[in-house]
Amino acid sequence: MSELQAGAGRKSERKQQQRSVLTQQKLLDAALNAFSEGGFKGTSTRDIAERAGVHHPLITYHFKNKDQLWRAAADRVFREFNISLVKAMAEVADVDPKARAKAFVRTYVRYSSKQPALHKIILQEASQQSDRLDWLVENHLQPLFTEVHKAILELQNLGISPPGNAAMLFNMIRVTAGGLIALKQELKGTSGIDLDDDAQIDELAELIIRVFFPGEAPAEA
Amino acid sequence: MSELQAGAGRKSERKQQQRSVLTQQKLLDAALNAFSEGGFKGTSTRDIAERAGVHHPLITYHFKNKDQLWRAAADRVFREFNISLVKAMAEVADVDPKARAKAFVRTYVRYSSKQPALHKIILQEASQQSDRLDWLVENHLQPLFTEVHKAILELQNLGISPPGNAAMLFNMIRVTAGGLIALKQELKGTSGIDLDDDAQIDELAELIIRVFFPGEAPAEA
DNA sequence: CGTAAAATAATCCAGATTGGACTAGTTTAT
DNA sequence: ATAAACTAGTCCAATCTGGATTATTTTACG
Repeated sequence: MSELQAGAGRKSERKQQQRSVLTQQKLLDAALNAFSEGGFKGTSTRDIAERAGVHHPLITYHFKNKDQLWRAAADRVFREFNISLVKAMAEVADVDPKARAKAFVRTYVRYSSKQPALHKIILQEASQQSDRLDWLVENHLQPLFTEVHKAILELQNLGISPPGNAAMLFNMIRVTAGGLIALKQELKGTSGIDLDDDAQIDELAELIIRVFFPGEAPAEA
Repeated sequence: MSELQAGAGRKSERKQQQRSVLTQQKLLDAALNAFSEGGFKGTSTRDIAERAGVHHPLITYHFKNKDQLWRAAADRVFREFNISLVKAMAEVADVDPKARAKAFVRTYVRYSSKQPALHKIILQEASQQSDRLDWLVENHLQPLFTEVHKAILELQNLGISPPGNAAMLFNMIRVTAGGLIALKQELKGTSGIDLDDDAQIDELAELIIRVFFPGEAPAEA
């Protein structure tokens, strides 16, 4: 888990250079975008290197191979999201469940807007069975699900969310955010919706809240 | 629009042979699955031919090239869905708006379950700008949107659907069906949901209805 | 400073895959 | 039966694949 970047594997006697970090960042950014657009198979390491403005053998140097690069890129975006989420939820630690749910949705929608790859990477891998999907599920998706699933059940008990399969409900919320943003390009053409506009992103978040958390928060006990 | 298949273009003096039709069907099926899994770029014509159990130069013969094959495959699935939809809606022509909305959702969910490519093909193309996406929007997505958008507005006026951006609401409904099914593989791992099970598909449809059409249909005027 | 390690650049590779062209046969509708 | 429709089987040139190798530059650190 800590060996994702090739450099970290060596018993390095000397510190990693600044420009090296930069190159890795550029490669990770480029890889994330490329993979989320074209999928793993549909993306070549040369595509990625070119996007990053870097010579392609540097991928071998820094990440060993294409697969490790994918893992490093995916790992980074999920970790970053997790940090955002934890921070946002800490800020609403003491408020009622509905307000916490709202905060979750707003955080998720805003992060997905800034980084659509968060959802697109999953979509690409879920289109067929793959080791990478298993890795995603085990390391990032399953933990998040377990956490949020509890919260949904509580919201249903309080009459805030509609009754029914809580797992389905959670995933419905998830795709109304990430899935809609993944369709951004299409929506401009069909529906006149522009999810590159922050105002419309916020509108989406509020709509999700209204639809999935229609009930009122009960008075304090 | 009628020239999608190469054979149709010629001033054919003799009828198309039975086996030819069969070959084309097999290629279209294979192409649809392959493209929706791997995207246009990530899928080779040889992949497709192999899935279809057919020699790959037959693609050139029947569909001219990879691009035309994609169009023919996409066109077929959207037309087929449209036929299903028109038929289903005709059967509920005389009932109240909420019952019609329910019928729409059930039809959409069930079709998407049988043919996940309906949504996946869009997802693949929407991941970046492309001529194929433009073609999809113009020929299939835009017309459907225009139709259903009106219905959503009516449902909102009747207090059946939550207020807010109707275009967004429609697309939210769309992705909760198609988008969740596209994540089928993941959901098995994270959430214990099996959308290959018809019972759970129906459960999904009912949940969508409950969430997006919570209001009661008003009494007949 | 000097210098050794870290990082990058520039080629190179052999193999696979790409979409598509071409020809020679086989089916089949008329 | 015969000509058109269709399929099988080869072939191709171009591109792309992930990765190896070597030479050069940059930088951390004594």
